[in-house]
Amino acid sequence: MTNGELIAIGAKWFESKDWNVFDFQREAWESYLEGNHGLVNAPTGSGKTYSLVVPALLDGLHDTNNGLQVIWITPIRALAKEIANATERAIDGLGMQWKVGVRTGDTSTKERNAMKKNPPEFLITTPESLHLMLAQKGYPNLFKNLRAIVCDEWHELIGSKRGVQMELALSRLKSVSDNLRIWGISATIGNMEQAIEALLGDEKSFKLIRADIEKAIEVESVFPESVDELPWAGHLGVNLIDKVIPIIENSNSTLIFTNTRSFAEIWYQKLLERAPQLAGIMAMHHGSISRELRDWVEDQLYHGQLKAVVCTSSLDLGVDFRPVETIIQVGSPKGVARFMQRAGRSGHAPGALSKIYFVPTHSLELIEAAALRNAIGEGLVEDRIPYLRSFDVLIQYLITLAVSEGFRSKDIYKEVKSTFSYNSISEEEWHWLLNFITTGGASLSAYDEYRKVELEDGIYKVSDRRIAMRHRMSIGTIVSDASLKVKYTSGKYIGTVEEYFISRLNPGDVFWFAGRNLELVRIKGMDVQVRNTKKKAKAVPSWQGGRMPLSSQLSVMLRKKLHELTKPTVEDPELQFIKPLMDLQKERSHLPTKKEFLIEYFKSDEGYHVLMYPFEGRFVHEGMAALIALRLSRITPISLSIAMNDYGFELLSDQEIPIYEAIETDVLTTDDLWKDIQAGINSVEMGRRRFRDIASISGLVFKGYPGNQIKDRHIQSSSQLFFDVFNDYESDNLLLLQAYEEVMDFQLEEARIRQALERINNQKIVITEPQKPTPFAFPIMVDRLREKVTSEKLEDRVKKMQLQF
DNA sequence: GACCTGCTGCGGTTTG
Repeated sequence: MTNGELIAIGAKWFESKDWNVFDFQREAWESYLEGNHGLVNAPTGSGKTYSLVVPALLDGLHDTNNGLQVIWITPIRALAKEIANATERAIDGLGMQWKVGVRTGDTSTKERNAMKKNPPEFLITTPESLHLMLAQKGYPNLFKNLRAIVCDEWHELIGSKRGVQMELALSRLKSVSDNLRIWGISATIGNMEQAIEALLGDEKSFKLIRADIEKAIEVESVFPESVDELPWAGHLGVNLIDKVIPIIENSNSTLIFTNTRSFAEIWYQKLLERAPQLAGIMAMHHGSISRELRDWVEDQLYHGQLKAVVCTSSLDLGVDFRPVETIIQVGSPKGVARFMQRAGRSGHAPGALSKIYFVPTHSLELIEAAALRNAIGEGLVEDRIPYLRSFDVLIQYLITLAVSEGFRSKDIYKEVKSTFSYNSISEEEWHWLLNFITTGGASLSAYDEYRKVELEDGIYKVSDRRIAMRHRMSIGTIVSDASLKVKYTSGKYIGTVEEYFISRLNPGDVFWFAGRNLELVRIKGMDVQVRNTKKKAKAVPSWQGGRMPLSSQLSVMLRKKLHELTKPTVEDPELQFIKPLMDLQKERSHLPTKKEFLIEYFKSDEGYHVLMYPFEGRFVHEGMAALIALRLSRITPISLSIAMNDYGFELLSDQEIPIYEAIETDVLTTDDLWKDIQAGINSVEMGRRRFRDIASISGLVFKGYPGNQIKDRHIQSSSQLFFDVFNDYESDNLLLLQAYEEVMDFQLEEARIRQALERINNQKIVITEPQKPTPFAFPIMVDRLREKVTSEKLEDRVKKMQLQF
């Protein structure tokens, strides 16, 4: 049968299912059937899944009983079943005999065993489950006839350690099966080429297939009657609730995205108060609500039973199967891709218009809305930077291989070195790793517990069953925080809260969670027992979570919009709306053009304030503020407290700050940047915090058995112990060095600090002395979080640094 | 005069 005929069959199937066959789909089939590796880049909702399901099936049309043929990787467990159903329909349509299997965490032992004996031809699984399969004896036999592996939603994995884990699994599978094709499916990211490199490692020949489908997105901001009604600071945004209700009313289904779980709770509550008619047809969805409740919400949404769902990014994904009519984003999404992803949940058909309403929570956020629209128009999307040299993930992987078949150093070294992530690994580092897994390394060699792997006849393997079992139980790179389970006294599980929240409450107190008033009955072990009550809640839980700074792409656009605001006329309705406020900024201080950098210096009851506005996101500002504080302290001993937000930062002191002198002496120079940042921040503490995940992923600390988790405080303290031991006695420990590197790369974004300083050094510095706090300054002063740095300590650090260099 | 920030994802039930 010729290629053309095969494609005709696929096309026929597509047509019968009312699918248009796009050029990119046809291109993907052809390229796949020619035997290439590749990556399909297409927007969600364009049928990108089918662009690879179909050729994978066509390829095996006349192949019977060769065992496992295709592995389909999905990052989301819940999507596996959806894909399985779609694939089964396709198999029926083609009249094939293939079996489809799903192997995730909720596959029963019985099903797993059945699959092991009699594997399906088409297996859908997650990166973690794939590694669990690599941890099983006999895996080479299972995978030996594998023809293709497809990584769906590759853009979701690439910027995380899960992506690294995927790279490692691929490096193994490439050797185990002779004719493996590797394909990825990805939404658009800024660094598409790098995404392919990370997927394929040293494989140099591949196809990148881009869908030529334009996604039209319309951004409409929700305005109050006048600019005065918008607060200068704050993040909740409920004062616009009366403008939001009609939008919900006028649509059949609406998703309301908030940036935090507690805001989702608050918005849900306030919406019910203001629009009681929504009771019963509105729901809430976020990551601390039990899976069962969330499944119910998703199901109701799917069947058109819900008019509105208030949610966090927990509803970002799973897009292909749950379309809705209207999207509302409350507060800045902080990144272009995230905003587009959410917008794409409406108008969910190729070519259809996606519309997203933006609800500002404070006035300056309107500039971000204009920036987002502009970025979308210009096709500006964030990069997802692959993790490099994550030794914690590699250690886990080596033990995985040692648990199942065992491995030979030479073979696996070669494979690992062929990946994008570990391309630069040296033989010396490799031997350090082997030594670490066999002896525990220099610091831990006295403890049997860390001699996990043995070397026997040139093969590294784990023989202790207990070590093997513990290892299998901790495969994966997602380290979750310990939390308490909220349950009704009947035992029904509702979701999780954090210990510090519940510790503030007493039995009888009422809190609002999962959209209900719950009375605290008692705390029993790790369970919080509650009952429903009509009493009004006095507290809403908040959860500690990742902080998402303004992305660099959005920063660029934001600065562009600020520059536009210095011109007499502006186009975006948001900018027009906010113009009076910007006039006030100009009146009290200055409105910088793109050639200027604004510094404000003034005295208040609190002391002397210096404010700078790089508009680069809070992480960059954190590092910059620490850097400048250190350099100021070299001019004069001074106590400074630091505050920042995504727009700028503040240095506050009870004595005068020599800012003019500092500028003259180049306080913003990039010379000695790395040294000064290191000296200015508490890098040991930051590294120690970062080490918690590394200790867990590398298997240094055991998180406990399911349902019997070790307390978070215990994990925290033992990982700190490891960190301190390594820091004091084993400074060349690769896991320790990794912690410091992660701080610089991800916490402080050193590269961005450097770029920002270079930009500022080409700008004209404008220092104003406003009489009153300005619209720019106010939100930073409100958000102030003081990190007292005493001059003595700084002096010590400077001394220490001088000794070091 | 203006103020309730902090997401998501997976996996695993032994031994005494």
